[in-house]
Amino acid sequence: MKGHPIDPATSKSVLDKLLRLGMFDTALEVLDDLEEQPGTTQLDPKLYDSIVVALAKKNQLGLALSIFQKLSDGRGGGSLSLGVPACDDFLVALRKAGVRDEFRWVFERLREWGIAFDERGYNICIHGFGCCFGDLGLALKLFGEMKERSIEPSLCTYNSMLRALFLSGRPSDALVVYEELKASGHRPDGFTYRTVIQGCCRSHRVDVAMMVFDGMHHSGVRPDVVVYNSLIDGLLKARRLTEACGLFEAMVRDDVKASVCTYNVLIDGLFKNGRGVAAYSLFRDLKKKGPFVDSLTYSIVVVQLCKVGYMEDALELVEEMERRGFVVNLVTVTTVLIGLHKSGMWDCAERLMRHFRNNVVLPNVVRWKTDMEASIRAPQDGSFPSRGDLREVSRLIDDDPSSENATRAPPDEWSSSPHMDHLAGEASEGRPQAFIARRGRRVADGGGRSFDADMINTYVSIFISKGKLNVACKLFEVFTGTGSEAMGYAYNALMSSFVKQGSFAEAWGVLKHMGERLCPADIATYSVVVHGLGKLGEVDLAKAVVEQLTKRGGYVDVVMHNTMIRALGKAGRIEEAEELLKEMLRCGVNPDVITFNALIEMHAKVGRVKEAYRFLKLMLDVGCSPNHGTDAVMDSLLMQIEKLSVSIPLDSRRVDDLESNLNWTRPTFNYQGRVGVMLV
DNA sequence: GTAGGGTTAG
Repeated sequence: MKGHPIDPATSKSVLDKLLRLGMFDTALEVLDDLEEQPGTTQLDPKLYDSIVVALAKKNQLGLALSIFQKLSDGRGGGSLSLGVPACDDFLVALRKAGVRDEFRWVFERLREWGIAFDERGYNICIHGFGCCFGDLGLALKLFGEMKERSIEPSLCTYNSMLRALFLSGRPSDALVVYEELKASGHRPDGFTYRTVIQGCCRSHRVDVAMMVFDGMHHSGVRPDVVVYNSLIDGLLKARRLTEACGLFEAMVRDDVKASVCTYNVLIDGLFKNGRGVAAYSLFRDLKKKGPFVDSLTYSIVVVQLCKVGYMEDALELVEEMERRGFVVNLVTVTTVLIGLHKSGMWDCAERLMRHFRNNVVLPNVVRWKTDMEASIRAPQDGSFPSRGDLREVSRLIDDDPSSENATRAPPDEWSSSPHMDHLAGEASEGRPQAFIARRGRRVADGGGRSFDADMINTYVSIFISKGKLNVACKLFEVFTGTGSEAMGYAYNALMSSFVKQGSFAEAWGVLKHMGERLCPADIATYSVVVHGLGKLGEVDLAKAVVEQLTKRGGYVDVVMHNTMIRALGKAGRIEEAEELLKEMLRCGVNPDVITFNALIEMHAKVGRVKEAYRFLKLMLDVGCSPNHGTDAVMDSLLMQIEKLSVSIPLDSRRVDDLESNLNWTRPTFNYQGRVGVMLV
């Protein structure tokens, strides 16, 4: 290449072609030659645009970044060549590649250089920071800046902001913005509806989601399969099986084709609503039909089998998975390993591991195991877990960064959403979020950079399940040092182990650590904190945490309600527990067998046999199957009945009153298929 | 496919 100067006039076309051919290195050599050619003081700025964009679009982000770096080093602010549209495309490519640090770095350089974004540019950044990289503060700030610069936000801007609010666990704010948006004359489109419906379902506002869904019908925007899936899943998670099945039927009537995901949602939901037989037979039929199952379907069923201790069947299914070429991922492996350990079948772990011979998992498992054992043997520095105390919980309660209760902005007739403007007005970037509405980040499939974090999660879980908490802690310490991300799950696993052991201080240490170092606490973490407080008898504090969570727009799920109800019962505060039950029903959260057991038990314990009996009757009337816990609770109830020699049944008016508020339903999902033999 | 999309398992 050297010594053969290329005419700068044709350079662009030559470079274009080289890039299109995928000859990136050659293209960059040509660029070097061009730059070194005597007489060339400055190449056409557009040349750099096309190179950076072409490289970015071909996923050569490293090369694109290096050119960008060169521009920033060599030419500096004033003579920067990159044009605004190219910047936008470059940012989009970085966002799609999911490289947060690089995205932010480029964004910051562009700002330093005084590049002024247009509406498209703002939208890209708002979406990137708000929806993909978890910086709601910056997204809000950019939104405010648009207004300052008289750039009118479009529906697209609002859609991104809505999503960002939902993802940051601020559904109440999002819903205010949504209402204002509608009133301002914007017509919500498919993006808007999906964002709001998903956000509502995820924050367990299923009723709101259904209302929005109705609105969608009226406005003539056709719901797609994703909207249906989200709604069906939301209903099933709220234990509203009948409505979920009804919606599935409506979907079929509307000619929206069910996807594999729809079936996965249904299978999982049927299992979780006590319809194991229907779920299993649906699974078997789908398998026979062909392309209606994927590895996640298998995983869902395997997880359920493990939960009820059908380890032999779970193992067989994993083997079938392997045979059929479905990837057995770490979620499945971890669940099975933990299940085996719980059932005292730890020896079978070897059998499981044999099946990963051709899988990406095994070599990595082995490698990491060796590395980890070495790390654990090495002397440790730093201390973990740090001890916390209850004052810090109080601090958590006092520190309310959310503006859920903030006063509304005065009406502004020019604005589509005064509330949005208000939020933007008090934005501060990089502020840690209270919690996120999603679970801790889920492990990705094997391979790539994220793999180490996955392995930590797996191993921490396994060690915990083997009761080797100290090893799990060491592991945790070692790997926080390496700066791995995506460890929310490991955190929660560690937390709940501590709490189960009664080591609340340690759990609190983990939570603190988590807030400082990695991802924000999620709902599960709060759940663990509440559990811990309840166990310590700190009922009022636990109550305060739950209230705080509600205020921040967090959803108090059935588990947390149960925890609170049990804690109140244990403290003998029965009236408050019943009050909470009513509150639960008001929020559309259905009590489950755990709730009922707790209610029966607390009454039986203090000799309130009639009340205990009522709850037992209600539970059965409503179609909630008793479990071994109920059995134990009934023993103590019977003892009390004999001791007090009271006669039952009794007047059950109060119970009827409650029953009308329950969403429990008899089975209606009459799936016509062969009935499986398991999980009756 | 002009900027906005993502449901399901521990």
